[in-house]
Amino acid sequence: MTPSPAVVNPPRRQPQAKDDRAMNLFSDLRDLVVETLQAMESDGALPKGLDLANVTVEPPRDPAHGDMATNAAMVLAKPAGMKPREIAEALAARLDADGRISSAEVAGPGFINLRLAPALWHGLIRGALAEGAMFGRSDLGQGRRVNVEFVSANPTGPMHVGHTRGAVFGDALARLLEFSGHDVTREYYINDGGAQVDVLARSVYERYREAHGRAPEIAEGLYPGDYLVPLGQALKDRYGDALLDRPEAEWLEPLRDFATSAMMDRIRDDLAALGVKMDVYFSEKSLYGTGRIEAALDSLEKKGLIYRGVLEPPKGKLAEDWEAREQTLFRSTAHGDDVDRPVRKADGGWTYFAPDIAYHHDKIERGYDLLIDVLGADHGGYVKRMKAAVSALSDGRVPLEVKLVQLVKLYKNGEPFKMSKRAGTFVTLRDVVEQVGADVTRFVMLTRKNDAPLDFDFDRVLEQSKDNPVFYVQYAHARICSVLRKAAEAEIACADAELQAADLAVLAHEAELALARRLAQWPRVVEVAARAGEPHRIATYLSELAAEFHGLWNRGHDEPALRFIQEGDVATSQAKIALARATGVVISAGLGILGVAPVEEMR
RNA sequence: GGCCCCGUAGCUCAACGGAUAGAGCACCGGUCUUCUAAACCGAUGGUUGCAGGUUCGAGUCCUGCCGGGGUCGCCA
Repeated sequence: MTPSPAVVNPPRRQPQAKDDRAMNLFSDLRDLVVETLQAMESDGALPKGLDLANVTVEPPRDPAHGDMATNAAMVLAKPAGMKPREIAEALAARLDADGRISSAEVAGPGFINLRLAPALWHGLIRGALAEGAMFGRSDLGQGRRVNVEFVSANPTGPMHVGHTRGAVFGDALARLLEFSGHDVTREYYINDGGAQVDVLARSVYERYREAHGRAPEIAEGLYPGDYLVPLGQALKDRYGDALLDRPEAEWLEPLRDFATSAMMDRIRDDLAALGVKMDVYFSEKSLYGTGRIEAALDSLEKKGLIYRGVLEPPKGKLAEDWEAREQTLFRSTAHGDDVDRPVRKADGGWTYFAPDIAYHHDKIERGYDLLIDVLGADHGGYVKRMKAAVSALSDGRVPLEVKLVQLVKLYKNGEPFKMSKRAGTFVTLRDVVEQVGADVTRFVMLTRKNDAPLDFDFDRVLEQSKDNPVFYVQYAHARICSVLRKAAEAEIACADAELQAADLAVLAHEAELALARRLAQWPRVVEVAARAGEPHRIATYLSELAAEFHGLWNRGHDEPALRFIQEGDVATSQAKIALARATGVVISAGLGILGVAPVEEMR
């Protein structure tokens, strides 16, 4: 997904003065490289006025290539009219002279591989302990206001597993953006204005009749689910037999309101069980009869984007019942859509698109800098027209980013698990949370990219083995907590303040530095994930971090010097515990972005 | 047919335009009188669907094709 410009490019200049709170070795080193390049410009080693925007400092994939690598020489070779190695040699020599760099070597086509002085790693660990839960936070978003609309399930039934993934993804995305300095509103659009809520009301009416001992007539097209039975009973309690055998006109509206409200209560409860709390529930119905739809369309009309016309029939598709009709159309093609879209049906009523235009109009007027819609993948065909509408309504000022969330494929014991409303094997959000818990549900649903399908095996996600990423990460955290408990028993002072004061120079072993290197990536991982709008990167990173930690832990078997607690050596123990504790801080922060609570022990 | 998403090891999947494409599973071989072995270490495994293009550099960006899924006025 193309990163949204509003997220990527701050409207103001890049701040030169860094936030001291943001302990980010990669941006620190990039600053060093950029300053060095600027110095080279001013003393003639490089031509002046080079664009340094594409200069990056990144972790190399191969640890043999050092701690960090910069592409500066290759990026600048062409504009500077010099050979990459020529620039690289000169830059490497200057970087090598800096106290923070222990070595700078030119490699490959012109990479400069940097090794950092151990003191930087030690500073990083101290910084992580000092910042605690703040470690990795940034002001990337510079307080820009972002509206994340997600779930928005129709209030006609309970939420199922597909909604669950959207809910978890949207909430984690919101947390990720908050962690990165955005001001986020979580919002749910209640589709309570369309024909489907009339169907809901009629379905509930049958359950009401059933509650009076009549046989319910669940006609084709009505919602057959048992979940409506209690609503029928509740209606009987409220209305007695006053609505029995009455014409629909008398009961449709009150039943619609009653049923919608009851369903929304249920949905709110389900979301709460998952740990999702919305800031705003926006009612579609509130757009009707208030002139808001008309106002939004007027706004488009003033821009010359509304007209009466006849659409071409869809090409290549069987369209037996298609007949040409004049409709009121939105000229969405003027804003990148493939065809213009109807906003009024042939019978004069609004299409579903019209209130959606009004809804997004409302969001724009509320002053957001960025709108994000999280939708099911089956709504993919809807993206272009909505982007066109937002672009037209805001005159291109407010970007709309749409995140499509793919299907969840359920498995039980490795066998595909088919859902069927009829067979009663319909899996609801509530079912999932009750069987595996909110934390496991959330983590597993965030291990895959949003636009890739996800396998969810009820048995595997509860397995206590390294095959299960939730367990694996949690186990690392539990081990760290265990170290701290053992240290306390051994009367080693290990409050964060005491650990920060420890002399970390003893942390010099490759396995320890490898873990520190991984910790140093944390702020960078958060930034990359936030820019891409991809919370799964956090989950992937946590698995890698946990693997690094488990690896170090187990090396303690063969090399007692690598154990975190060193018998009879408080100072060394404190240094090693500081490393473990810093790892715990990051795991905890990462799980926090995913909305998962870290565990302190496994039982 | 148009549009959107996906295609990477036998399987499930990672990879911010960077170097020799990485993990886990499966298969093979090691490590518990030990701070939690619910873990770790090692070996095997690749024409990143195909063909072009852009770039110093492409799994990643562009074009075309092949395969899978979704979607296509008067449902939401």
